[in-house]
Amino acid sequence: MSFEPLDCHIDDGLKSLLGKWKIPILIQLRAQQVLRFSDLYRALPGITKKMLTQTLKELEEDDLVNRKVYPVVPPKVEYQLSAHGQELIPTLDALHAWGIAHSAHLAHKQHRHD
Amino acid sequence: MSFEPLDCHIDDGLKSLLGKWKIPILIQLRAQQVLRFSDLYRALPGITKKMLTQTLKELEEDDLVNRKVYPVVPPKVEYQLSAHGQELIPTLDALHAWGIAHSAHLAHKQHRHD
DNA sequence: CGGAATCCCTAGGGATACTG
DNA sequence: CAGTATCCCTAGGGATTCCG
Repeated sequence: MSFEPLDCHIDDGLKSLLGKWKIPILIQLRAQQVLRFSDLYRALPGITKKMLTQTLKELEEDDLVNRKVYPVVPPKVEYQLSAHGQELIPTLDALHAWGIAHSAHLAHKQHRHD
Repeated sequence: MSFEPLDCHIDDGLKSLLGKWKIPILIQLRAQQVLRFSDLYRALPGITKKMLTQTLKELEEDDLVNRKVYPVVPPKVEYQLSAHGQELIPTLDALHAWGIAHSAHLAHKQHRHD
């Protein structure tokens, strides 16, 4: 692994993770394998359908997520990590574990300053 | 490691990484150990001094980065990952490696569609 | 159920100039 | 060198309504 000071490829790739809901959605899909639109909608308190639709579309365009439509009525659409998206799993796990630990760390700091 | 559908702690901690420049700055600090303000300024093409100042301040408040001021003239200020910030290193490495691979993946896809 | 279409708003961030 | 201080703007999102 190389670390040059001006390694701008980082930012290029990382753009696919930018946005308020990208990582939370990916973490849900990593945890649950396959989720329907409404599953994700419920799993992400605060998201709107518009943002969910839009973010899923972007993730699909970046080849991180696969979308599967069942031609039934009422509609049924499933989302899951694509093959390429699964390469993100170690990263998502690291993010997930650190997020929890860091959240606790901040809470502890906060507590000390009450 | 637990994965509950509504694990909102993720988002809490992850907030500290939100923003256009947080992760790029952290990756620079992970790679170089210690950097001065102007080092970071040069290492991050496109950032403004305002954003650099502001983002470093937020990272410091989240206890991810330490700031060391030398009382000399001209001013000298050094930044490095804090002890707690170093817990992010595995995550940053994962992000860094994936960012490069993903960037290549997208470029390849793009190429095929020319 | 899984969206699409509108309208709307503000805060995140850019550009520039100045300072101890 | 390492920031402040201002002004400014738009695009990323929020809320709501409608649709097959």
